[in-house]
This record gives sequence, structure tokens and C-alpha cells, in this order.
Amino acid sequence: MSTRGRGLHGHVLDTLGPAITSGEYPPGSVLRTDELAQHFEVSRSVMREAVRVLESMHLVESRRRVGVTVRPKAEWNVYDPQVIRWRLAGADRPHQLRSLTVLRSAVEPVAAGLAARHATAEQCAELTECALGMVANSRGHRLQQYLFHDVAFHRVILNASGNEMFARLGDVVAEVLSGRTRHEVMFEDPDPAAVTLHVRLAEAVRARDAVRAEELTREITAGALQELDILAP
Amino acid sequence: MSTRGRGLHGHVLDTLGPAITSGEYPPGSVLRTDELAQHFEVSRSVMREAVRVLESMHLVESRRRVGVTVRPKAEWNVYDPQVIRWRLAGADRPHQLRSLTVLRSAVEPVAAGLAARHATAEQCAELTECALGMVANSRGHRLQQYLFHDVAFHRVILNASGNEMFARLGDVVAEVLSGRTRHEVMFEDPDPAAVTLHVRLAEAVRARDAVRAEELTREITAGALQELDILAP
DNA sequence: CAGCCATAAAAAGTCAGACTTATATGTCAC
DNA sequence: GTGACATATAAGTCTGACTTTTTATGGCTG
Repeated sequence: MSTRGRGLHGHVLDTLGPAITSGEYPPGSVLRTDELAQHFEVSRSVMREAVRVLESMHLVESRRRVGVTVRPKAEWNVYDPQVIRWRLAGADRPHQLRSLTVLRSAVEPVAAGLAARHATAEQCAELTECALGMVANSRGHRLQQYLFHDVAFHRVILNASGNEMFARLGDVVAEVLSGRTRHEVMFEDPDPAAVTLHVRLAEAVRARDAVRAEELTREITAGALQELDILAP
Repeated sequence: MSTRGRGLHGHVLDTLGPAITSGEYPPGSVLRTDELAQHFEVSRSVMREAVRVLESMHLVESRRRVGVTVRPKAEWNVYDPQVIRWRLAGADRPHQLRSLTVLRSAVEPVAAGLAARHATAEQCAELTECALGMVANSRGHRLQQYLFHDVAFHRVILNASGNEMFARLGDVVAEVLSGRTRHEVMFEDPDPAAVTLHVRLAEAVRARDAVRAEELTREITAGALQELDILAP
């Protein structure tokens, strides 16, 4: 996973990326390409490629005669899936999870409304299938199977919205949902009310009821916010 | 602008990036690093750095013995500011503008609600100042000055939300707003109703009225959708 | 002492060439 | 047809030398 371990520069990124996003190298820190290359025991060419990638993520800035400077957090490309993974794997995972859940609560209801208008028959079928899968695995500590269908469900909604920006948030939602099952809440069976909401949402999309789809999704995301004790979204 | 023309690899990206996002090299196309290096008259090292950046944006995939393959559009990192700029500069600018406006319509109302809760006194003051600037420049074809305050206004809202994911959409909103003034609609003075909505929104945030702030922002973004003839968002 | 300019040093940037490695594809035997 | 094997190809890596830009320094002049 991650950088698919592809190539030496990928390995360097797997170490250096998290080190930066976790604050090990705080903003303003200055790194030297040559030193890094020595430290990671790779050639300067490889190190330079890694730095270029970090630069394209706005994590660092490379300037002549100065070095590679870590940029302030506010400038990072926080929508880069790689950056999101690094941060979710690091210390501010809880904070990141909250930010992303709030984002979900803004995007998903609108996406669901659009999905109700644009979903194909096939997508409606997938949706129903996922919802049934959730129901079937909602009891008896079958959390992994439940998660699988939950993720698939939200992915279909986002894709069916027909908006590419929404569709690309599928991975983010998947991370948030699986993160929830893995480390945070959700040690017990999922809330039956949440399961019901998904079933009704699938029905609403099938019935092309955009308003109802949007409202049901608001209830779903409100639940997600509550789980993280985010009272005032 | 763009890649800040920094270095040869930046120049290569300025040409190759738009070429890919515009579909000049359709998904599935295979490029060879050596050929590209020759074509751009740069060394392979520089070309490789450029390819690495494109790879980190998920625009291409580099595989041994095959070459550099253009990935399907659905896999691109469409939230990367660089990618957004390239696409806004290219042929599917209208399509991109619609996607981003729909995204705005989902995010900004929630952001405004949060801003009403979290905005500092300073941010409230900035907001009022921006709104006044909009009013002052809403007549007499002072479109540039109006745009400046409009962008600043929405930036403050997004920053004041306290959510880093929202805050990072400031640049996107800026692009959408300025794009609107530049190429699309808005040859005449802005709609007075929209101006009024901004003033009332600034008041709502100052008054810590989250519900009203959210609703006013919905009206603002609904207007933006209408301008692009997006009837059913 | 202040201000300015020439100089030097530091680090990134660039290039060229040789070598390594993975892998798609074709070939041959069975 | 299936499998093992050979081969060619393009990316990947390393090294070392050179260039360019930017900053700091230090001495000169007023």
C-alpha cells in the first residue's frame, strides 16, 4: 500500500513524508539533499526525485543556496491522498479524522441528492445490494464484512453523483470509515438506526427522491459527527 | 504563476501537464522518458523529476519495460491545485468550472455555519470590510475591485471555519470566482441581490447566527449555480 | 560608523554516460 | 496448446563533474 513501494524514491517518501507531516521536521526546518541522500543511502538523483514529489505536495520548498525548507502546515496539499494517509498514520490522526468527517458531512448530502437524480439502474442495484450486505452483517461482530459494504455503499453514492470532485472523495471516505472501525469507536455492532438509514437512502435514490436522499444522508453524517463528539458541526 | 517557472523540470511540467489534462495524450497513451527528454531538450534526470511529479498527481504511471502510461481521468488527483489550474486553462474549462461550483455549493454553507461559531473578532472585522468593499465596487464596472473583495470575503469564511480541509479550498474558490469574471458571465455589474446577501452574511457571522449564516450562503451558492445554468444541483 | 560593492562560499540545479533490473514478448521444446 | 527459457527494452540507479543562483562576508569608501 502507500507508495506501492515502487522504487527507491518510494521508500524514501514512505519515511520522509510521514516524518514531515507528523511534525518531526517542523515547518521552517531546513534539510540538505546531500545529507538526506547519505542518510537514506541512496544516490542524489533518487533523493532529488523524492524531494520533487514532496515539493509538488507543497510539503517543502527547495531553494538554491538555502536547502529544502519545510513549508507551514497551512500550505500543504491536504487533499492529496498520500498526504492524507501519512497524516492518518501519524500522531494527529484524531484531528485529521475530525476534519475529514466534517468534510463528509458537507459533501455527502449534496452528493446523495445528485445521485438520486443521476444514478443509473445499475448503480441503484449496487446500492441496494450494499445496503442488504450491511443489514446482513450488522449483528454478530461481523465488523469487517459490514465495513466492506459500508465503504462500497458510500463509494457508489459519490460516483453516482456524476461530479468528479465528489467521486474522488471515495478514497477519503473509505479511510475515515475503516479508520473508525480500526482504532476509534465501533468495537460493538453498528447502530441499527444507521443501518436503517442506509436502506432507506438506497430506496430514496431508487425512487429519484433527491430531497429525501439528501436529508437521510444528513442524518447519517450527523451520526458520524456524534460518534466523534463533534457537537456543533 | 503556475509552477513558478522554477527550474527546467517546471518548464517541462508547464507544457506536459496541460497536454495530458487536455486530452492531447489520452489515457492509455504511452510515453518514453528518453523521447520526452529529447523533445524538451533536457537531460533525463530533469525529465525523470517531471515524470515523478506527474506520477504523484496520478496523471501517469511509470512501469519498467513499458514506459510512462497516462492514467484514466477518474484516477487523477483532481484536488491538486496545479491540476485544477491546468484543467481550467484547457478545453474542459466549462466542465471543470461546473464541478467546482457544485463543490462550492456543498462546502461553503457548512463552512459559513462553522465560521459563525468560530470566527475571531478580527475575522468578523475583515468580513465586514470585504462586504463593504463589495458594496462600494458593485456599480460602475469596477469588476476587478469587486472580484478582489469577493475572493477575500470567501477566503475569510473558509479560514474562519476552523477546518483545514475547508480552508484549503480558498484557492479553488478564488479560481472559480475570477474565472467567472474573466471568461464567462459577469460582463455587467454584479447582481445587487448577491451583494446584499454577502453583507447580511457578514452580519450573521458577527451575530454568531450559524443557521442564518448557512442559509444565506446557500442562497449565494445557489446564485452561482444558476449563473452556470445548473438547475438541479 | 554606515553604507555599498566585490568576492567567495554553499547548496541546488544540470548534464552525460555507464551500468542494473524488471518485465513483456517471442521462441522453442514438449 | 502449455510451459520453460532466452532476449530485448525501457525504466531505474549511481557517479562525478560542472553550472547557476543566492546569501553571507569582508573590506573598501564616504
